[in-house]
Amino acid sequence: MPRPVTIRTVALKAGCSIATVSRVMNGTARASAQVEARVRTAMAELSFRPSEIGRALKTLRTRTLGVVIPSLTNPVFASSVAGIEAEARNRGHVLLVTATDYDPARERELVDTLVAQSVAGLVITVADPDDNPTLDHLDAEGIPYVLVYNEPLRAERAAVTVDNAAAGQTLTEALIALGHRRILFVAGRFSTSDRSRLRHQGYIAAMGKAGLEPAPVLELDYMGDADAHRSALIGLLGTPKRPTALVCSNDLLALSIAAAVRDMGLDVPGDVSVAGFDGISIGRLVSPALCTIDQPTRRMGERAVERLFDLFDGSGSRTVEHLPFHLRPGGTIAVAPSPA
Amino acid sequence: MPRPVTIRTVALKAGCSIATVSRVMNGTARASAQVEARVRTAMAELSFRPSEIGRALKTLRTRTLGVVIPSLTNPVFASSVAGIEAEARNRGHVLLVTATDYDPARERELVDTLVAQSVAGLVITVADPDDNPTLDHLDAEGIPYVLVYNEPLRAERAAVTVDNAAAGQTLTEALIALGHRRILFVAGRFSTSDRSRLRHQGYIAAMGKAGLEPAPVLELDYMGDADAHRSALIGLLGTPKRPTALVCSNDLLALSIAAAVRDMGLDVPGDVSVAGFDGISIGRLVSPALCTIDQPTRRMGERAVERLFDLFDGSGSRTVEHLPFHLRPGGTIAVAPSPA
DNA sequence: CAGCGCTGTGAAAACGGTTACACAGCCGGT
DNA sequence: ACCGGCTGTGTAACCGTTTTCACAGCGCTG
Repeated sequence: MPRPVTIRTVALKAGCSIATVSRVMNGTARASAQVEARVRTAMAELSFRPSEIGRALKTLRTRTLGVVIPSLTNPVFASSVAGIEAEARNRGHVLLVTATDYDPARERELVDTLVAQSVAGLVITVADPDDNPTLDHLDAEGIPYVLVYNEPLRAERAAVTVDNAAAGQTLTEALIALGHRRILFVAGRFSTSDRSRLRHQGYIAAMGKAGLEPAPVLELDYMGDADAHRSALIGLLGTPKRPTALVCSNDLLALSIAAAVRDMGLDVPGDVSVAGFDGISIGRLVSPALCTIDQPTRRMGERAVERLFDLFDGSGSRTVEHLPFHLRPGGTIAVAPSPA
Repeated sequence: MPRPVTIRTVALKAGCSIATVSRVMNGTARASAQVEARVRTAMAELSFRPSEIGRALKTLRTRTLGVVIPSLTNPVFASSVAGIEAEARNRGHVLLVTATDYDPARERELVDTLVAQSVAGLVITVADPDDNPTLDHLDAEGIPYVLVYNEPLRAERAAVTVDNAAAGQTLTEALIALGHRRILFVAGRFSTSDRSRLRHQGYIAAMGKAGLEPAPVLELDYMGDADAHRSALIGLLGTPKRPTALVCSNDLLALSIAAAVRDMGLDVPGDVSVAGFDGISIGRLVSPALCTIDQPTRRMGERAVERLFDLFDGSGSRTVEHLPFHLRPGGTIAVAPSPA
């Protein structure tokens, strides 16, 4: 176990003081060409990398970003984290990643943990971005953060998302255009997803505009296994007046619901159309391809980091930024079956 | 921007020295009941959380684990990171997550970055766990790490994986049992995946045991889009003597290949059976369900952290640990079509 | 009652960087 | 010739915590 090489080791080898080494490293001030050369040689020969901890202690700011998301196993979040990671790396920062497992109570705990690590800022997805004590706390402490996927309506908060209500409306209208009249909205728990609520509002708007009666939302735990989804659907799809289309509030849910529908002996999309929401890339690979609302998930992560750095240097604003979405067609939807 | 509350603030409020506060916090030594009560009150009222940086500077070890994986957007890695994160959190640690984007050259750079952050240890998935200068470097520096998914054959390294060769053999034998004779192995780039190579060896073994001729492996970039996969398959599946089954070296590739096969107008599994490898949970949701080798991906991440902590306290061993896998049946494979 | 050990506590030294400040040497303007 | 300022460099303080060491007070033993 070799004694770790510190800035003192380098200074000794270069025959100068540690201050000079520090200055050469960071370009804070110029050194004479001779000294600078000696320092660089010494650093290279010792393969010296300054400890981020020592650096952070003085400045009280690390080159670290904290990330809080509901789950890594949902590709929509994993994809945004991939974007966050890439952009953070571009800017010489690293990522502390944590997951709430969809438990809003854990948000505060994780944020506190990350703050104790002196992160420079945070990229977060929370259950409720408007009424959220954890975010209030960050505001009070002056710790910069950017929300991803969340779409705060009242609170002044930096966020990168899509217009979820408009997207929900677009998707529902596409189904109405295919002749569907009985369209059911299937949602993940509203309490853990403002997206879910907003997308549902878009559904309501589209139904109203077409003079159709919105059905009561089917709200279920989307991490539940397929069995739970099947039993939840059984009553609804067993009747002759069953819905001909299901709009699901996210892609993972949509895939599970489609599987449950097929398990009941019904055809997707022949008997029932199924649409998702999020635009996870696997939706393109399944057969038939999942019809969904495509969000630039990776780009949203990258953009969040860009905006976070704007907050660092004071040039940023605490506003909601909508990136464009688009309807991704897919074989899971089709014209409504004739009412035979 | 309130002045940050440090251990000195607490000591002042409690009317004692910072040493006493530290001792009460960590339970390093007992304080009198009276002083302890005052300290605890002060900490609570100031909602004090000790800075991990200050702590780390002294001990030269953070409560941080570094994670290096090829990509977050492949669910098989995201799932293991979820397990790593959960287990690390259980043990009061946080995760620095980085991705190589399948570029082996970036392994060294990322590891150096994480080491500069004074991580306590690393959980890594590399391209080649046997011939790997980056891992050699970690060994030389005495920095503990555990490999996930990798299966080093020669080098003495701590790893958590499955027996990839045996699994590849199991999967191939299942297809042979269904009457398939012309079975093609479709692999991600061997250069970036030892799993791919080992699974292929299992395929070779199964074919040999059954007296069948292994076909030349079709090696392709599995991050390539579906178009690339389609054109790669077109020559192979256009002939009358085409393979009746495709064994893919991972699930994402299998889903893409299955989509490409369908695009060519062939039926899966009627004309061509397709099997994957990894056991990503989405494989269960698609229709027909993806036949694959199921690995305990999340558990592998958790187990890696457990073993990493064993290395910390010296009770661990640098050996390869195989977790059980099993064949997950699925509708993407069926009996071989009659040679009509 | 001297001396020992134990207990609770504080002062201060680390840890590895950054940076304010001091200072020496030199140049140029008056 | 003197002074002000600039340049290159070193000294040392500082960041927040842990931990070593010292020490005072106290109860016990012989």
